[in-house]
Amino acid sequence: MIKIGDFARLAQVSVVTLRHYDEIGLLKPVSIDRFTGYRYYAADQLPQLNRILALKDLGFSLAQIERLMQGGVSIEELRGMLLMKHAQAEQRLAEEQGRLSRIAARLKQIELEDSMTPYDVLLKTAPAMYIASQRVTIPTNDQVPEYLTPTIDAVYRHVQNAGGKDAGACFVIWHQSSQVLIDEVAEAAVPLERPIAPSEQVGVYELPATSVASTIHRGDYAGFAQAHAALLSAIEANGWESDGTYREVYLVFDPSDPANHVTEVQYPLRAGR
Amino acid sequence: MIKIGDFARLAQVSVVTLRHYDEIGLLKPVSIDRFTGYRYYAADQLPQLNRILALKDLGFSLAQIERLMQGGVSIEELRGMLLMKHAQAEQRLAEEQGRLSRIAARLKQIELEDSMTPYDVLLKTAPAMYIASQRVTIPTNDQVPEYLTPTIDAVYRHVQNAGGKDAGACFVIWHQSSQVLIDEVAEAAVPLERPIAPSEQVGVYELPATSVASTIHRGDYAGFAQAHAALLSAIEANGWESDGTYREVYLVFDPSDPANHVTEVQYPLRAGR
DNA sequence: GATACACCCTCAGGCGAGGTGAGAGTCAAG
DNA sequence: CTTGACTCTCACCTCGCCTGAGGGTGTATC
Repeated sequence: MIKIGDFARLAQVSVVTLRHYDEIGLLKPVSIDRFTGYRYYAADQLPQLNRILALKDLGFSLAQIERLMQGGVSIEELRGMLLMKHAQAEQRLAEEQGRLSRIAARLKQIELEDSMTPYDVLLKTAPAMYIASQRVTIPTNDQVPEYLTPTIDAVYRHVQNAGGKDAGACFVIWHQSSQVLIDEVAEAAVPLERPIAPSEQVGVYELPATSVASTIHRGDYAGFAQAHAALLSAIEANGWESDGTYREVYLVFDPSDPANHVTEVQYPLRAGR
Repeated sequence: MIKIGDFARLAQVSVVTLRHYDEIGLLKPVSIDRFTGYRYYAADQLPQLNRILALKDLGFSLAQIERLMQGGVSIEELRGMLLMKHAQAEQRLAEEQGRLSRIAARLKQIELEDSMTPYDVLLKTAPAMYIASQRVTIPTNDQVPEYLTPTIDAVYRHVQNAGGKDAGACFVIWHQSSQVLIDEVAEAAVPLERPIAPSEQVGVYELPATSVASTIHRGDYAGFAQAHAALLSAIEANGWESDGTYREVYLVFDPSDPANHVTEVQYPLRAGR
C-alpha cells in the first residue's frame, strides 16, 4: 500500500494529478481509508499510470485514455485512432514550422527597419462563393480608375437587373503580378448570395475556396506598394507560393474621402498551403 | 459604423470572439448604443484586429498583445519577446516531431504484433541525486542474485553506519549493454537525502540529472528481455541514443513473492534529448 | 504527553480563449 | 404588422490540471 505522495514521486507526477485521475475515474486507488479518506495505491498500478502517461504523450485526451484502458476498444479502432493522431500531429507540426518561420521573418524585419511594419500579413481562407464578374484590360496604370469604376458599376447593374443580391464587398482579381503596369487584365467581381443568369459581358461562376496571404491597407491607392512588398516578403519568408494573381477587396469605399478607404489585398496561394 | 456580425465576417472571426475582446479591453468598438447596447465598429479597426490576429498566430497571449498594441513596449523588448517565442516554437516543434515518431512507432508495432505491448516507454528525467554506491563484477548472468544482494546490503549498512538516510528506491547501474552477460559490472546504488562520508568500498557522489527512456516491469526477472526489447525499439524509433549503460530501479521488492516485484528499467540517453 | 512537521483530506475558485444556450430586445424588409 | 435575421446580457461549460483555505493524520522528537 503506497500513500499518494510516494506514488506521485515514483511516477513523477503531482499529487494533484493523481487526485484528479481518481475524481474522473481514470485511476482509482485500490483502497481508500473509510475514516481518514487517505488514498492508498498498489505497486501494480504503476504500470497503469505509466500507460496513461504514455498515451497522454501521444496526444490522447483523458477521456479517450479511459476508454482505451477499459479495453472497450478493438485493435482496428485503436489503429484508426492512432492514424488520426498521426495526422493531427503532422498538422500541428506543419503549423509549428510555419509559426517558426513567421517569427523569424518578424525578427529579420525588425533588424532591417527597427520598427513594426504597419502591415500584418495573415494566412486565411477565402471561402468559395458565386461571383458575377467582368474583365477589362487597362492600358496603363494611371488609367485604372477610369477603366475600373465603370466596369464595377456595370457588374452591379447586371446583378440588380438579374434580381441577384450581393453578398459582401466587391473586389478585383488582377490576373498578373503587381509588377506589371501596362495592359493589366482586371476582373471586377461581386460576390452573390445565389448564382444568377450571366449576360454577354458579365460572367457568373463559382470561385473556389483558396488559401490567401492577406493584409489590410488604409487610405488611398498611393501607398499600395508597401502592402504588396509586405505580402511578397511574407510569402517568401514562409515558403508559400503565389499563384501569380492577386485580389483587392474593397471593404470600405468612401468616394468623398479616399483616406477612409479600407482595402484588403490578397495573394492566392498554390495548394498545399 | 459596422455591426458586430458584419465586422466578424470581414475579419473571419466569430462574434463571440469580438465580444470577448471587448470584455477584456483588447479591442473596444468605437461606439456602443446607449439604449440597445449594440456594438459598432469602425472600418479602421480592421487593421487593428488584423494585427491582433497576426500576433496571436505568432503565439502571443491576448494579455501580451494588449501591451504590444498599447505601445508600451520598446523595440528592444519586442525583439526579446520574439526571440523567446522563437525558442518556444522551436521546442514545441521538437516535441511535435517526437510525438509524431512515437505515434508512428506505435502503429508499426501494432502491425507487427496485432496488440498493445504491455510495455509503455516514457521519456522522463532522472533527477540529480546523491548516491552511495559500490561496484561489483559478476562473472556469469545466473550469478547475479548471489553477487548483487550482498552488495546492496553492504551499501545500506554503510548508509546506516554513516548516519545517512535513503531517499527513495535503491537501484543498480549496469555499466554495459544488456546483451553482455559475462563479467558484468554492476553498481549498486542507494539515493541519499544528504551526502555522507564514503568508505573504502562504498563511494558517495552526485549522480547528475539525465534524460532516460523508462518502462516498468512487473514480476520476476525472467521476463526482463521483453522490457529491454521494448526500450531498445522505442529508442531506435525516436532517434534517441543510449549512453551504453542502463539502470534497474527496484520500486517494490517483495522477497516473499517475486511476482510482486515492480522494477523500472531506465536507459539514460545522450544529451540533446 | 506535548509539540513539531510532514502528510493527507475536501471544497471552492482560477487559468486561457473562447463556445453554448436561454431569454429577451432590435432592425429592416415585405 | 409580422417575419426572420441580428443583437444583447447572463450564466455555465471546456480541459487538465494548480492554488489556497481550513482542518485532520501519522510519526518522530523533546
